[in-house]
Amino acid sequence: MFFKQKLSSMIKITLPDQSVREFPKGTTGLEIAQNISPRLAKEVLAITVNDQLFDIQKPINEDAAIKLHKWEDPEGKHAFWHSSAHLLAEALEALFPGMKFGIGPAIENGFYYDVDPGDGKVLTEADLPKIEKKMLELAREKSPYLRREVSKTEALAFFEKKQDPYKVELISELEDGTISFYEQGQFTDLCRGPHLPSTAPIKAIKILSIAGAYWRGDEKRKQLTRVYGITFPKQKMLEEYLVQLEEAQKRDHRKLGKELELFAFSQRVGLGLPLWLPKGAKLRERLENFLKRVQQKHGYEQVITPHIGQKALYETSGHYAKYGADSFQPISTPTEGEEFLLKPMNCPHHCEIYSVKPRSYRDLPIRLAEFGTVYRYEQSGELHGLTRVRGFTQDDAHIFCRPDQLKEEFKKVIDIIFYIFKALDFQDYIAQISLRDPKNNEKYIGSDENWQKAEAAIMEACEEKGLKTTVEIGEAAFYGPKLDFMVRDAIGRKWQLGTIQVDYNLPERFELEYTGEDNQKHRPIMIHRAPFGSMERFVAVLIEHTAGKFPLWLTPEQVVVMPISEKYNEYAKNVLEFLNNSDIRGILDDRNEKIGKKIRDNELKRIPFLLIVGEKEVENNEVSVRKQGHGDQGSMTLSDFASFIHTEEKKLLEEIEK
RNA sequence: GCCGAUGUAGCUCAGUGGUAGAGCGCUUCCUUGGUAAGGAAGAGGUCACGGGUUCAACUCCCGUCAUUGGCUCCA
Repeated sequence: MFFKQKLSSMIKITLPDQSVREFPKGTTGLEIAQNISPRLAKEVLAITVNDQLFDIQKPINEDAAIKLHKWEDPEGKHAFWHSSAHLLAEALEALFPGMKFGIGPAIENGFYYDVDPGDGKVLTEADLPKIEKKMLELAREKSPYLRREVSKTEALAFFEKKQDPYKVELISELEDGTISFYEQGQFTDLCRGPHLPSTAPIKAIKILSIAGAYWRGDEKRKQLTRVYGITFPKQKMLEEYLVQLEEAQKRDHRKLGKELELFAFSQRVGLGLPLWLPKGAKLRERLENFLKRVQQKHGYEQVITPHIGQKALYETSGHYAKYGADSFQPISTPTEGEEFLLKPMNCPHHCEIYSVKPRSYRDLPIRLAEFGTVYRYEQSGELHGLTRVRGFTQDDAHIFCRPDQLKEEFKKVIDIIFYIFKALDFQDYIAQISLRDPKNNEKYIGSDENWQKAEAAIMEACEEKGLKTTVEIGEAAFYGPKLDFMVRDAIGRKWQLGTIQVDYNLPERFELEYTGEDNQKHRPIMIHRAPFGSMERFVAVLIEHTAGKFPLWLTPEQVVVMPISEKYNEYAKNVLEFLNNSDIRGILDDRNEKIGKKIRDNELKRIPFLLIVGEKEVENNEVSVRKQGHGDQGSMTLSDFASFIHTEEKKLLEEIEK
């Protein structure tokens, strides 16, 4: 009898390695950790019980599969930072009584809290050190985070008394019986958890920045103050993080673009209208040629269309109705009533190219490519270096195909993007499928049937390509779903580069047709695609990804030619001219230019080869070659050197193609 | 567009209610002869722009513009 009772008070805990241990009913994650090792107990921050994340102090009452999370796990960091957000709120409440609190989650790197300092009051950057200090002070009190289940009525009463409209709004949307409070020190917050057992592990704190943020992300609602911060269990980790941040900022394309003299902006020309400097233009030209070659291989044909089009063109496409009010406004002409728009996209022009003549099913697919410069009136606050501008060049192409060709064509585009990303060493990208939000139908044009077909085509193609994707609902373009390739910049911001979009709608609006095998008229399907996205954004991200290590064939300059004395200037100039003719870009250090220091300190440091010329070389018609970081490569003739470089480039490309 | 910050020499930045400074770069000269250099001198600024306060504003206040961290947006 006694034995039986004892059994029922024990539970079976399955660990990630599938081993099973028995513990008394009501055991907590912390106790399990202690049982495994004291060291683990010290480091454990959160626990997953049967796929649900909890505090490590939550009693477990049934058999369960668990995983203990330390700092190294995202779940551990999450609990750590979420707890830190509460600590931030506690500090803010202590420093600024009457402050109201919105939402304060953990994010990818740290956490934030949206707060309302009250009418007429503002938080400024000058307050940040104070907040940090207070948080540290509070953390050292090692207050426990205490969880408490509360009824909806009780929860509402608590925050109504506190006169916090934000929390009241949040609670009113929650279901009774699912509401919990967490309390640490003097601060109580509405929260689902999980949290750390106490503030003790929070040892290093940095409040990074403050910014405005609309309540619940709605532009029409009140703007709160968002305080961003990050915390670590060790001071050293914080220091390392800050150094890493600093390093990242050095790679910022806006900084490098200036230093490398790639692009510039002019107030007189206008906001968000980049000026490509000679070196930048060269780099861009190389990328364009590279892509053109790839596209030619894949059966694309180049076209060229004008920068403006009649307003009616965009009324046909639907773009005017959707974006007209927020775009560069129509250009009028001396003719009454005549209006043109700067083209915000190339698709309508390409549709018109499709319609210049009758098309047969045998002609399809037709792939029209254009480096088309488009103009979009982005909100002024949105402009950002080269990544978000008002005038940019898309590496655009539109594929018009039959339904039976759609999937194949879509997959071929994925291949091109894979190839390009590989060639340029973009390994960390996210492939995101953007679908429409079925609850928000008025945002989109076209029939349900077409949307379903288009969405299915994208998902199938990705699956068949074995592409790992994330799916975002409501992120589709207004005329069709899309697959985007997102890459992070130096500071960790995500940018959309490559994009592929399936479109049943524009062909309908432009009444595009082809004659089928059955001698009947059919409607082609359109694929919009841009592997780079835009030259501007792509170059920006490329600069940041390859800072200091440009692939040879993308370097603005590849060699420095350096005569050992003025006597050899003439020869050095000839060397340079020869190299320029063989598509190797170089510069001359004719000693008076004193570029030595420049080479050491800044942009020229990235030049891979130094060619030294003197008596011996002139005599033998050679150059003495030094490779950055690899010392002397010996002397060789000019043509040998040229082919040496070209071989290196080719090797690089071949490696990539494999 | 909204909230916050910033705007001083080509670049990076210091500075004070009494009409401006550093380092790098630039120009000139010197030195240097197998090398990713050294020295000297010099030139560069309506202190973003427009108002106001003041005997006096780069400095304080207001506005505008631009840049910037976020939010919203992104065909």
